Amino acid sequence: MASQYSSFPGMDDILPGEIEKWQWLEEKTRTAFACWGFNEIRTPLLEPTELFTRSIGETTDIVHKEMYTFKDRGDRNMTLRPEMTASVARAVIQNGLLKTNKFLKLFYTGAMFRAERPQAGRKRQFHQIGAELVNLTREDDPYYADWLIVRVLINFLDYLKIKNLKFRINDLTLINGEQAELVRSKLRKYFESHKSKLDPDSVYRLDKNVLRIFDSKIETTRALIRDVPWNDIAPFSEEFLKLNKLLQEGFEGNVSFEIDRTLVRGLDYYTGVVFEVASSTLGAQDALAGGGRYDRLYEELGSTSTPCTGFSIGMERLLMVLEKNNPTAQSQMSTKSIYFASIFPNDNHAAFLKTVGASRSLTESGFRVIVAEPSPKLGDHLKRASKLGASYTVIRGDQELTEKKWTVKNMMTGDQASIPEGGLLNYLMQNTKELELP
RNA sequence: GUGGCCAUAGCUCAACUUGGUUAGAGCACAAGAUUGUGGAUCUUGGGGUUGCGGGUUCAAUUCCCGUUGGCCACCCCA
Repeated sequence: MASQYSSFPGMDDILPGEIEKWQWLEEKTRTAFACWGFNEIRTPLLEPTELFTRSIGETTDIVHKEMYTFKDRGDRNMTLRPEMTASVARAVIQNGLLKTNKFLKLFYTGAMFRAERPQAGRKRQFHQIGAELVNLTREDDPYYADWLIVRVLINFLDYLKIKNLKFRINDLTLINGEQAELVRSKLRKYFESHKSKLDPDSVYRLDKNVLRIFDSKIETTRALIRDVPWNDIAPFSEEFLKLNKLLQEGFEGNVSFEIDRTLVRGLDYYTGVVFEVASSTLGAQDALAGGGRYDRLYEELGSTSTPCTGFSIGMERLLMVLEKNNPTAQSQMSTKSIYFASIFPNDNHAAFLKTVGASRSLTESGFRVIVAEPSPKLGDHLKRASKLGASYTVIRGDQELTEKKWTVKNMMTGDQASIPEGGLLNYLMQNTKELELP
């Protein structure tokens, strides 16, 4: 507390005790995306500022008031990435990945930066899990990629056993596509004709960006939004309705489905189907994941036309939901937690190294291992082992050293066994089997 | 960027309303009762410039102002 330096607002340390949850989530992420055939990609935290102004959109809030932008000593304009999609596109173009692959399935996890006022579920340095489908198209099914990306997202959240999710979907093809200007002017005209019922913020948005009116939380404005004559302004296509039917049928009970015409995402590059997943267990910042189709981004960045879709998930928010929703999910870890107690004299370094060697082979087999510093007091070791929630304690002292054995103590029952060197892994595998959840 | 609430030990909080000797408790930490057998109990101990700066006062953790930070909401988004 009396520390001279502290981290910047909204940029938190992740400490031991908390980090295990992150590692657990990252592991699950790798497994889940591998199953769908996605490959991981990592890109730099810093990118040319213009990459984001061009892709996300000059007038969006993210670009004009939330980016960390500065010049380096070579006078280059650099920005800490506020999101990942533009970086992935840049990397794909720069490395010519589409020249050797017809399409790409990519996923990532990493830190993003936005200079917003911190709040529940909102940090300045935050972390996302995301996926992008690049150039994946099917002639017979123009919405195939949209279907797939949503399936991957819902499947992933289901894999983590997250409950009570609200899925919303919309189609921006007309709103952001070729006829964007026409649609927007129709919308403007509609709201203009009811100007007296609009709140002041929305009157301002009328000229600046009509679509942002949909964000309003004022009831009179919301009533107007509900009555927008969508069939005249931007009717849905047959294919989009078919996609919805297909998606809805695949959802299980814990995800609700809703078509939401007011779902207008804040990044300019979206051109088609967009979607969002919200959780009621979060606070005001309830969006857990969001994404959609962006078919013009690659052209915007100087490459050839490349249809894409993707999503990103807020890791902090995901962990918050997991905590409330599924507190037992991460507890599997402790059932395979092994404490190593070395009770030979402090100066027996060779014996200690042997302990570390044994702990490595256990770690490689998926055990969570705690190696304590050597101390002759077994009582202290056992006290710590039980405090740290170890299911087994492996004891090694002068007796074991001369007999070339490990003493293994079951912390639940108190039973002890003497295991020959080399038989430790097998013994623990056998005995922790039943503890594992299916 | 705007607004509301808050700031005391590593953590959770007392004491502040009505200013008054060395700012307390629980948890956690350390040592011992117990030199190779844990979770309990008991004893003891370490730990604080009361976020920071200024003002009022004989006297400020307490009252006032500023500042920094935190939480929550707006805004926006994951």
